[in-house]
Amino acid sequence: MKWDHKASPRPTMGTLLEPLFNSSQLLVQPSCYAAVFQSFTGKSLLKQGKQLHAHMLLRGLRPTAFLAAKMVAMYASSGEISSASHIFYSARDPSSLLFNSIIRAFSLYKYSEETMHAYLRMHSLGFHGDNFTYPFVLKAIADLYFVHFGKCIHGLSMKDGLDFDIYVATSLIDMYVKCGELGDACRLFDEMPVRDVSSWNALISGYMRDGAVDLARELFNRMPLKNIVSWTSMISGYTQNGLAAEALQLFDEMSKEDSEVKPNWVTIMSILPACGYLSALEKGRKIHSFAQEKGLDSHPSVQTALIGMYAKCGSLADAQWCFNGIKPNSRNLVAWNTMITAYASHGLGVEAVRTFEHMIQAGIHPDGVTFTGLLAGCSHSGLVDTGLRYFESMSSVYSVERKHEHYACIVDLLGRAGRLVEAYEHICRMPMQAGASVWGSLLAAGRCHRNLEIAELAAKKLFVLEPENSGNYVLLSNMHAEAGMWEKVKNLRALQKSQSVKKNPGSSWIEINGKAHLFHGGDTASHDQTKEIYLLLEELPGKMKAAGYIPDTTFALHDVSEEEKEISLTTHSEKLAIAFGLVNTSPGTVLRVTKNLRICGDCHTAIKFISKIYEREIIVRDVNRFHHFKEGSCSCGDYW
DNA sequence: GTAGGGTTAG
Repeated sequence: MKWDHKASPRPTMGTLLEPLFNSSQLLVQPSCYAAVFQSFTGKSLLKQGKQLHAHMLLRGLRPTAFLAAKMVAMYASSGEISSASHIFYSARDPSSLLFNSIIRAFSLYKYSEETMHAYLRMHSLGFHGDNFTYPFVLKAIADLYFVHFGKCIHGLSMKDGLDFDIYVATSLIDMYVKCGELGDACRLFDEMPVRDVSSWNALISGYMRDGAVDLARELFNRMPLKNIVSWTSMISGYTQNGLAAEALQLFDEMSKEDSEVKPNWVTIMSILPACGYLSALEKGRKIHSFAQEKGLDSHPSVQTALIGMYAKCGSLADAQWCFNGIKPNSRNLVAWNTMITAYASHGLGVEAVRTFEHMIQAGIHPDGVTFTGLLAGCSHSGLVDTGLRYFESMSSVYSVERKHEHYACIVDLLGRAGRLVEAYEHICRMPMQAGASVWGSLLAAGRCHRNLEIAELAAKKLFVLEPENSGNYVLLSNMHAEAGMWEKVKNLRALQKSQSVKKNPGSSWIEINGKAHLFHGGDTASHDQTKEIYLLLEELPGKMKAAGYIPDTTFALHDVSEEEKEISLTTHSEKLAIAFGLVNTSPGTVLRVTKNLRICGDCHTAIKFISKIYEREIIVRDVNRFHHFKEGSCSCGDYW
């Protein structure tokens, strides 16, 4: 008989049996319980499952190993792992099936230590693992990063003759990949007599993690059959390796009408960061509406990725809109973290704090990422004492471990506020070795407050920790120049040369009508409209003076940021991109520019004037944060 | 049952 779905939803065995179990008269054959437990899968039937469990206890029945396995699976299917665990540990004589059930339950819910413990007990009682045991155990090993253990398990699976079972072998590849043992993963893949799509996918993911993008692509091209995971792995791999354009190309290819494999919600979630990386707002919007059309936008993770994309593309309003669109009880930790970080990067510390408090009220427990966002927000808005209080509360209230990145935030927070000595004292009191980000914060603070002593101290550490970072040399060199210490400038140049530090060329881009236009500092001939751009830039100083600009000669002479010295200030890449935007958009259009380095001081001043003179809102994203220029001022309060 | 995933300081 066919069930008429329109008339009413098809009852499951569980819903049919519910009334029977509510009547205590009913006596069931003990052998029936297992089948009934098996039918009570999923959260919606948990209540019935519990009733049946109680019913059984009332009758004084002790579950057999077989029945216990079914009960474990029942509780696991609704995430009640503690109940499942309780049944497992109180079973008298366990069976392979019971071990497999609990191992699956623990592993799927990431109780990785418990998974290992259950497996070890299974092993010590003399049970052999089968092709249902190993994949879950290996997942736990990968999660715990127990390579050594993983190799033992590989050996054991070999003894059981399962190491080339398609599921076990693929899980082994995945385990090796996740533990950073790509060599072992490759060897196993080569030796496998039969592979399936998943085996290829596991190895592609391994190459991508290792940064071997081309080898991953080769596998992708060579594999006999590609499925949605293959495509999505390539896309996320490209994105994570900074190859956003390649990711977008693959995404477009699979989004075509005639494509055999179509994007699903994971694909959408994986491609959005590529738009964020490129600040490709138009492209991001297109993918958003594509997802809406295909009904792929309702998943909380997609909505979270949308928040991040819009925030990175400079549209905080859209980010907020997406956040508000997530059902309150679906707003998980990552969604909150993304929103808090979005506010922080746009310099809205008060909003970041407010969002954090809402999160706490909503009963979500913060983690380390929450606090990096929150503290960065406080720092960007000068909320020094608030930030310090939250830093304190991390251990005293929320028991979240204070890690290196949090110390970097605190040094930044104090440093920006001019409390340089306190910042340095914090570094001295750190429970771990201070790394580049901490000293980098201190160097920036020293520069901001023209404290040469502190800056030199920080730079000295940085020259050891990251000798290849040209920004540090430039920053200190500029300070020496400002102070007229030409001898030191010369020495620093020599040091930089001896370390063979490559200059990091500055570049900026702007998206107009969905097309990105890239500019390098000093570009003179790469665009059709070079003439118009330069014309606009040449008349700028005059207009700026008329608008009240008083040139600061020391600043203009020496503060050229990381952009090459020989490139004149007027042709810094961010200025070129903005000029291009002014020429090619109608009056009043918001300009969004992205720069690969920190925005330079002179450009910052100039853009403030441009926003006033041309009556434009200009949003610049630099390596660290966003600057919203409007009516002659910037959201960062000239503090960055 | 195995493979793909959104948030992280200067």
